[in-house]
Amino acid sequence: MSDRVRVRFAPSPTGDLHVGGARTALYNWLFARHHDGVLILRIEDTDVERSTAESAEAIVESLQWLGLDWDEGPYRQAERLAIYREHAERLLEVGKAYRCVCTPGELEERRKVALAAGRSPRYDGRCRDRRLEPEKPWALRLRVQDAGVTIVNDIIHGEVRFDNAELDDFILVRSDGLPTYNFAVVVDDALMEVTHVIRGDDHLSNTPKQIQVYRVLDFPLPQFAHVPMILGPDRTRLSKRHGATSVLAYRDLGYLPEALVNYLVRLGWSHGDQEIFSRDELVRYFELTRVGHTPAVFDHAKLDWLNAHYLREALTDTRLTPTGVPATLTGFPPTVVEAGPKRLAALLVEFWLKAGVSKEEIGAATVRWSSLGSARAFAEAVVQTFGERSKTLCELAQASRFLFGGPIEYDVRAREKYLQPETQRHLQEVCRRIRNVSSFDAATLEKVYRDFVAERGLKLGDVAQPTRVVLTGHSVSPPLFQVMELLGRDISLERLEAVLQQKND
RNA sequence: GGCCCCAUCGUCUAGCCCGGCCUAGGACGCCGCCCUCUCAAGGCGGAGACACCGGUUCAAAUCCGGUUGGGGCCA
Repeated sequence: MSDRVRVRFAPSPTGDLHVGGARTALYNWLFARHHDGVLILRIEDTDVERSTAESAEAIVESLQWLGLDWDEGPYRQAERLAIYREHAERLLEVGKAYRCVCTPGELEERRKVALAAGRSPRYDGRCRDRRLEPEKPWALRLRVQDAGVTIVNDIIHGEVRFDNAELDDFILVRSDGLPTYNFAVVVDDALMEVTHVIRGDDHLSNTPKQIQVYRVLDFPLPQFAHVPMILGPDRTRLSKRHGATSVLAYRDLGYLPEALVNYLVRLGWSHGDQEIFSRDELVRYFELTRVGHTPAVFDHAKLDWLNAHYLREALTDTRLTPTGVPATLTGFPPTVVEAGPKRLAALLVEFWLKAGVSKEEIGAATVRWSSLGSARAFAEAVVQTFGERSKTLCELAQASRFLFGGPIEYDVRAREKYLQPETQRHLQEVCRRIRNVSSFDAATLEKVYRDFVAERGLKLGDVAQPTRVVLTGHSVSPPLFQVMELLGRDISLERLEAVLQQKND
């Protein structure tokens, strides 16, 4: 057996992959790649009640979107039941485990009684030495070593000691024949020759039990690394109550995978003062000993900052030609087949559609902008002027909605503030001048405006702001002349004239 | 209830293992100024933390004990 690093990510398919699980997957992936090891994906679906195929698919989709590829699997525990049975029988034969015929109801009852009497609610071991034959439904229990201590040597937490007296004879196989988590996980990790078990520290308390299973099965112990949990703002375990938690939800909100990855990796891990990491750097720098022991609160504001950063970076990304470059060469997740503004443009079209902009509207806006343009090219132009001021693609799609025809919503306060009678005459004149400019592009328009304000001794803002409000509905937008170019001559004039018309009435 | 984990600015963290270089550093967010057609971005500046108590030591954010608080597992 080689000493190559082998790690696994073993999610339960009981819901979408949430950010905590994603971070665990990421740490496993980084550890594997850093050590040139193997990452195994294993779906822990023995809980038939709660596991669904859709969840398993969503997990795979999430990992792919994040760009976390695996080398083996996905294995499914539901397909490995014969293997667990085989090892269970082995333990039964040698007397390391025994049949227990206590029913869940009885156990629950005794647990309550024990609790009421102030005793700890452990299994009392009444079937331990009965050598029962399998005539009644039975569960398989481990005959635990109850003297001494079990030491978990954790890479992140150091030595953690558990008194074996605290352990009871826990169940390995339920009466329905399904293995429990603590049994299946050990059999799988051992058989798959996992060298490092990297998982959430909610599993730390289960580890001494699992170590007993390793011992009794005569399997070598892996190394353990229990990473602290991710909490919500109220410092309880992050859950749906705290808003979006699933990876796919962040994708649909317009976050880039590299932003989420960068955010997640820094939640608990650090490399000096560095905040922004490329994928290569992550693989190069990552080490488990640099993972902290403190649970971390998920902070949307910082994720937003990172996303805005990566959005801006994508705008100026000239590392590659846009299409057909193998993702492995780009440092992007494999799902990213285009780089730079073209990539964002393709995404933006999807977000427009989702925001309720029709294909026809996009087509019409494209034609107004340039008779030769394609929707993609138009979207790319929009990305260029809106991208650097958006936190997410969703926000970008929303902020650029006024580019499409039809009535726009006017911010009442902006209108009041900037559309006063004296500005009206300015707008009228500006309107006249831009109607016949030879080319309706940003540079030409800016010159028209600057000449005009120079003549009248005005400041550019005196006329730019009113124009902005008329064209966009708000006092805030990307640079006005770029906006006008995107809007095109017809719509620009249409909106200006409509407002001037109203004021005259 | 028992056991386990954790504890530095609001948040993520550096520093802690190997005490002095810490007047506790960086980042997000927040506030102010500059730049500027608005907004962003960028630049500059600001407010902001070693949970508490005790011990060890010439010296403790750093080592030890306890308390409190939070999280997790048993369920």
